[in-house]
Amino acid sequence: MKKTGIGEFEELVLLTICVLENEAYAFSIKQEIEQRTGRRMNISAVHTTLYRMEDKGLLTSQMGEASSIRGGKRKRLFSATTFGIKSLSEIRDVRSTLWEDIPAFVLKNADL
Amino acid sequence: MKKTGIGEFEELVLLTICVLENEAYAFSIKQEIEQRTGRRMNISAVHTTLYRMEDKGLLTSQMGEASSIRGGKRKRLFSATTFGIKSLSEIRDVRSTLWEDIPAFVLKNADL
DNA sequence: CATATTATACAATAATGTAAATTAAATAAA
DNA sequence: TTTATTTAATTTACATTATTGTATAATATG
Repeated sequence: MKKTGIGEFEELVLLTICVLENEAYAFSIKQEIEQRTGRRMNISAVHTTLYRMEDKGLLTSQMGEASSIRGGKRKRLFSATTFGIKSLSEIRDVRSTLWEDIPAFVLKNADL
Repeated sequence: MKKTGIGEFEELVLLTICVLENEAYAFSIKQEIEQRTGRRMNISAVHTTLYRMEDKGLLTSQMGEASSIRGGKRKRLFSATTFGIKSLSEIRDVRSTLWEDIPAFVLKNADL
């Protein structure tokens, strides 16, 4: 397999980038995911993932304006490419069709 | 991260097992996924994945009845555990909330 | 000069793939 | 009715690749 080549974490990162619109940079992505999932992660893990996904063509980036309140390096802002969004969408469709096709009794006793 | 520890392929396998109910064994799982995704895969890749997921507690298995039309070894039938179903459900919830929170214009021009 | 952030390089672990051996059942043949 | 043959699958052991994690250095900005 490995056609899409998008891992669990990568998928969360990409979706989060979409949610954050013009404010998607490593730190804000990290925080958003931590808040939504309750899991902690290293900022560098986010960075490596972002760069890898850029190589794969799933997202692009550009440097943001220099306008921090305190000093600091400029933010690198990320956004999903069309290819990235399509990849997200495809895997979502496959999964949701599968969910629909699960007989109800299979999910009983799992108190979802 | 890695709390859930469920890969892209693993997730498809587990969902497919749920869909196939009492007829989920390596071969039928492989075929069902191939048919739904269009991607080909090695039967052994399915097997290793199944065993690994059993170790993780995401599914269980038992040998089926000997009732093939032609000869052959008995099928090992797989089913998702409660833990497996909960894991699927959790990650689905996180993703679908993210999807809901994506501003519409971000998805424009991607012709989904 | 303090600080917020990126960037880089490497390490660890996890996921996936492949090939070959093995097993059990059904059927055919002796 | 015993033995051999074919067949549908599993099982095992290992190899490869992909994903995720960590630590440290570098850089730009107020």
